[in-house]
Amino acid sequence: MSIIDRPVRGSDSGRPIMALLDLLGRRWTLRVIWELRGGALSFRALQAACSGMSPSVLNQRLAELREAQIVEAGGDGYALSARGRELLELFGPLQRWSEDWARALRDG
Amino acid sequence: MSIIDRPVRGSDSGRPIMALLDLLGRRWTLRVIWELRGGALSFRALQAACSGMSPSVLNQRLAELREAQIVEAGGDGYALSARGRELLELFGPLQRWSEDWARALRDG
DNA sequence: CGTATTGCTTCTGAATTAGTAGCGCAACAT
DNA sequence: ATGTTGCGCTACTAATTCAGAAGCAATACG
Repeated sequence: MSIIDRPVRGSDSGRPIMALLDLLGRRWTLRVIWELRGGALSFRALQAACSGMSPSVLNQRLAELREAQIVEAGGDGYALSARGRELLELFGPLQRWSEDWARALRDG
Repeated sequence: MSIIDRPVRGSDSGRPIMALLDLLGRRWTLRVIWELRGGALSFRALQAACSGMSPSVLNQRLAELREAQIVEAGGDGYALSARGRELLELFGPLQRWSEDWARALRDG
């Protein structure tokens, strides 16, 4: 039974986008993907990059992301899979958007 | 003091992308934005769209998203702001991606 | 008046996350 | 062989967050 088949928190289930939004809507998940943008990181490096996130939660997130085949573990630590990199690319424009957003919020 | 200035959970702060990832990485936030893709929804309609999400949490998310000027309240309920719609567009390709992803997870 | 709907608050218990300590393992040095 | 170091990860408790139900105040309608 894969991660997208089982009833997903807050989702009427079945629809992949719901499973995805549920997966990504867990604390640190987006951040972990983001921190892997530059390549593989070890468990502890990843933990440090996420400013000291709890190892228990990190481990849990990594398990979820690995099951979802977005992240994979290799000899050099954890890295985005090919699919994970695709996903990250979709988030790429977020950075530019967030800068405009921040400017607008500051200016009023 | 705006939402992007104050120290943000799990972020070394200051960088807008971190504030954004933190904001979006709260339960239901992505989902709420997603459910508003088709236009304004009333509080209770939004709650129903999110399959019965707690009104307390919905209210909290709406407050956060309104402060972030991603969502705005009008006579016809809650809707994405112009900026919010921009953000949603960035997530658009997610749907297609999620379908490929679901297929891949099912097939192996 | 009575009823209905809406936005939202309040409350309690459940689930999730935070934070710290430390285990078992491997590589390397003494 | 005996530290020492760093690694991935687990175990545990405390704090925070969320779920779920009930219901209030406001508005609208008959």
